[in-house]
Amino acid sequence: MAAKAAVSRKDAYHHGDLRAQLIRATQALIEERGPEKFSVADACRLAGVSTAAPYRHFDTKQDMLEAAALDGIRRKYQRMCAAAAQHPPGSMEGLSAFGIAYVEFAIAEPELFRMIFSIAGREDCANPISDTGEMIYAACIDSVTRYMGKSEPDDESSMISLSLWTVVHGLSFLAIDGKLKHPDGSPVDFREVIRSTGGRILRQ
Amino acid sequence: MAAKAAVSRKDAYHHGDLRAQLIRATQALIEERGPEKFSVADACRLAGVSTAAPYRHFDTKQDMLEAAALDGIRRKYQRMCAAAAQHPPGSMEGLSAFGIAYVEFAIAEPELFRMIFSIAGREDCANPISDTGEMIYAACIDSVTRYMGKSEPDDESSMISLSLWTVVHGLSFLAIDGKLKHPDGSPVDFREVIRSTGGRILRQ
DNA sequence: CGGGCTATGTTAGGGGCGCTAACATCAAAT
DNA sequence: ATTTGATGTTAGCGCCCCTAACATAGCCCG
Repeated sequence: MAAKAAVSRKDAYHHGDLRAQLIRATQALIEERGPEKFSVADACRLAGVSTAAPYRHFDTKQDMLEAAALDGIRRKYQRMCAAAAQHPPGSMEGLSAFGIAYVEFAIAEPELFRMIFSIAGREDCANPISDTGEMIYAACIDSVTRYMGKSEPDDESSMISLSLWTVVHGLSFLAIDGKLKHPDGSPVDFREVIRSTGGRILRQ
Repeated sequence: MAAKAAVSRKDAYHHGDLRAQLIRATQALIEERGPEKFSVADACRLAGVSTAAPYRHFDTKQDMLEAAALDGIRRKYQRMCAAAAQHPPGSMEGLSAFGIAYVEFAIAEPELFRMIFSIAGREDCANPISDTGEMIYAACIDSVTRYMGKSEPDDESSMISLSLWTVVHGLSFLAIDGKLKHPDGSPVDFREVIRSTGGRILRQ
């Protein structure tokens, strides 16, 4: 019993932290079969609960998917920050690491990555997913501004941030769609593309 | 009766060209409510047929969605070629028009655009959607090669094509996700971004 | 220590949807 | 004219989303 108690917030109740467990189940099933094939009932079977249990934690199936997407983009943000933090702030290496972590997340969890943007793009008004996206973009602008030796973001640094963001975002989709190949079929190293294209954009 | 006969292949049977009509209904519904909310039954109601009718033309709901996506990417390809054809082959203007038509399609039919790449990326083996995608990419490589005054594509022209494709693809997603904004909130003109970024990449 | 209170789980069931089987109808071929 | 095959219909099975009604476990307060 001591082993179970070690898990911070688990076993708090009947079952444990079912909400978090259902989010993990949702992410696993989406990655395995795609979001179209996802069913709440499948997630319940994976978590070992009845098919009505999720409705104590989520209003609808769509709500469950959005919670999974929110958890995903937050994990992505954390990983990007952790990667950038291993380099000096405002350095070229830090910016590259930031972008590389972006594409790496897309490659690691492609279906979740796609769903994050489907939801964020479709939602009419502000939502937590878009908010986290804004935080990522703000961190990018901040790094670019520092790199350029400025104290405050201006039009130039934000346009450069947009260009970098475009490249990284486009690379992510090309990577998960299997289109990152040389004409002979050999794979393109996206890290190299980010470093070289990023460098060209920054010192334009 | 003469008026109905004017429609080329319609009214050929009981109902008309139900397959094409269902594809249009599918696209309309996807754009309206998102692919998650799409149901075959809704498409049937929109087309005015029973809920069993689609299964004479499509094996499954997924098959119907894929047919809608295939129709979409083919229309996209046609529009891109038509736009590029208004300029000299291998010209900067032609290449810009090609890319601009790409983003314009994404903006006009964002849900379909997203679905095209979800399907193309998820499918294990070759499929007609990926094939059409390859045709678009091949046309890009061809234009770049001509622009550079070469007779055959080589590593340089295909790497530049990949960069251009990355930018256009990334811009499309940023546009439909509502992220193409200046820091003050005013919209960014994606045509200008394509022309300037494209120019910088081409004459690097 | 004991009795509500609330949070979280269960079972049962309504309504909708994907898909199939069996039958109907129309156009074309013989 | 009859047959044939393509394309439509109705009826129905099974699964799924979600809700209602009930059960149980920890928490607060005497």
